[in-house]
Amino acid sequence: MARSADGNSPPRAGSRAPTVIDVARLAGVSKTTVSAVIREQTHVSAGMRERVLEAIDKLGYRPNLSARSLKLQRTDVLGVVAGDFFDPFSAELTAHIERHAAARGYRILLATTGGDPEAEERAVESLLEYRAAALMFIAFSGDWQILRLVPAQTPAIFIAYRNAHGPSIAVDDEKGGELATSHLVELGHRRIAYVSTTFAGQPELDAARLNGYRRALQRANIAASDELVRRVGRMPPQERRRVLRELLSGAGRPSAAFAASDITAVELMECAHRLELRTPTDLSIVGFDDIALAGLEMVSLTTVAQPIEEFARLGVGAAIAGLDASLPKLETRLIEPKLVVRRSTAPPPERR
Amino acid sequence: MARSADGNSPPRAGSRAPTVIDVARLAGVSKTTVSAVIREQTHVSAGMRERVLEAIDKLGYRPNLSARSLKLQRTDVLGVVAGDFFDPFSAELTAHIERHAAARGYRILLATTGGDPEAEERAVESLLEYRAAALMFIAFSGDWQILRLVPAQTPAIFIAYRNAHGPSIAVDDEKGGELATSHLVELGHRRIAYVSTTFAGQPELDAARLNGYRRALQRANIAASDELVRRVGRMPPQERRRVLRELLSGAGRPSAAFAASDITAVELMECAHRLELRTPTDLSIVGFDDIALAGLEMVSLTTVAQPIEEFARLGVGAAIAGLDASLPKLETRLIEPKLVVRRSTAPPPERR
DNA sequence: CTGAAAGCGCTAACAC
DNA sequence: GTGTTAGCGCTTTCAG
Repeated sequence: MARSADGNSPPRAGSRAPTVIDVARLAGVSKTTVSAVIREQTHVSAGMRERVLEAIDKLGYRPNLSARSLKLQRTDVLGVVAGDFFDPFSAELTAHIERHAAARGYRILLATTGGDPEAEERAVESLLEYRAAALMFIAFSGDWQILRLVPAQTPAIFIAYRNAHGPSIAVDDEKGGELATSHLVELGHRRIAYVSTTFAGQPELDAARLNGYRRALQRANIAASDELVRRVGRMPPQERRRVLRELLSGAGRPSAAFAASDITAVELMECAHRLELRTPTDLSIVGFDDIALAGLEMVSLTTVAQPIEEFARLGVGAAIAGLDASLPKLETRLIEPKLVVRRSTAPPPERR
Repeated sequence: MARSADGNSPPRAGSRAPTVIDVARLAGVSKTTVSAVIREQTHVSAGMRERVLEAIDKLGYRPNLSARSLKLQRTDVLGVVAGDFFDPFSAELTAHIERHAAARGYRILLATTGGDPEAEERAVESLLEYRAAALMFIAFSGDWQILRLVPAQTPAIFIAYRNAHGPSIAVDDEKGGELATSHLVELGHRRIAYVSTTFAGQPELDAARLNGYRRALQRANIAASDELVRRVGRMPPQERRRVLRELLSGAGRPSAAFAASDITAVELMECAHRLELRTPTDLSIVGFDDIALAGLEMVSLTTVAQPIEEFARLGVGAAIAGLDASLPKLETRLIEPKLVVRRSTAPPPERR
């Protein structure tokens, strides 16, 4: 549908955008024919098609998608609900989603919530007013009531957040938590902290990774009390730093920590740095996500990788597949997490 | 327009979404009245309003924005054209734009280009088919032909990219380049490299920062040849690393470098790291943007700050103001850049 | 292979 | 203060 920029005279201000009727008149055909040409139907003779395309080019005609949506009773818009883009994980994921959606003929309507349930409700409402074909949650407040707003025929997919209320594309979070913690155990750590992720209103996600953490500890015969477990979700940064500082201070401080997101792991590193604890000499750290930041030489964070690109591809695929009522109902896809070992983890001091 | 989730029975699958007519029938009024209530018009009696709201709640009615747009001949959608979100600068900017847009009643339709001019044309075309009220470019390929696609009445704002072809919200890039380079000069550096930004198809932006760089060198009586200037835009990562490695190797290598974006500065740091050059001992580095990453203790990058949040606020404001034809034509807003000194810069070895 | 006409859901004159 | 009606631009039967 791309046209050469040469043919069309620059649209004059004030003049309304041309419609199928204008094109039809100029080409000397009916609007039906124009419509057929636009939608690349076959039953139009080559000559007609040529004349129509010429008229389209001349007028700089562009189909009005509002009109099309109204008539068709569906849109080619995918609604993405994100928290914010300060966590590169969401940002990268969204960019990939947009790319895959565009490749399949869909557009992205974006709504951010900042993690606030009220903003989230407004976001969903807004997306639904636009009759988004499907919703993709890449962040979620944990307030399931919001899903009641979504019509049954509108697929709502959760990315990177497995839960009991809707289909999701995610890694096995429990296994991921176990992978991370076992790695630390195998290095010889006994005092291992768990710091939960930024958006902590997501009980299932938290629970899964925490379970993995506990299971790994139990298997190593380490008492899995909650003494070294911290939650820093939805706190102002200052408060968050206070909690982390407290965790890393004092005699009983951990020799290693597992953070439920890379961005939190980095925050922890920062905090350790300020307390003059070196990574990994004084504190080993494992993250979750494997964002680009984690791979930097300066950071070199051991982490549990989530395949962002694959999440996007599968997510968009599931959203679009969900549109087809004849297809079987969407199912949760569970992907194997992978541990990526870098330089933020090492044996504890007493083992060296 | 938010309704309690309680009142409405969960919409059944297959049942079409309720319309103003359904609401009108249930409330025993005409659709005009319903429409008036939705749009919070004043000339409706309290009793009517109450009945209508009740019916809306009961049916789970939600206005169809496609229909409204078609009728009104305008949308409340802002089109954002981004490159990708691997540079957190774009990601953070987009998130802020969405927030400001939402606060002013606008939604964000997102299109990413990956820096590819053809994808950019498709992106713009797609946004225009949706009749986006305005376009905001937060990345641009440099192919001005694309602007000819945009109807005169559709504002197109460039963020962080001042240019001669359209209104923009940006810092004074030349001054920024000068600030960065002068800082290095004042520390005693004589061999200072300039590495241009990722999206190098933007001649004006590049030129401005480069000019600032040259001016600072000239003022210090340092020959400003292009021997230490490199462009790494639109290259595969591998190629980019090769160029950077070459720049930092050999006898004539610089003692300091100014990179046109933080993300490039970090790449440079990585490269230096691998060559066993320490920052800032062996190589001082200044970036541009002041993304969150730059502020990390582990990175601590001296940089020229661009006020991302302000860009978003002003950009959305300008886009919306541009919709009002009675207002004066949009003008470029130029903001003062600020140097943020951190630990990636120090005097060169010979000065210590 | 092409054209005429109905109608998607909404808003805004205009009548009452 | 409320109702009637036309029409935004498009797609899609259904005739020809």
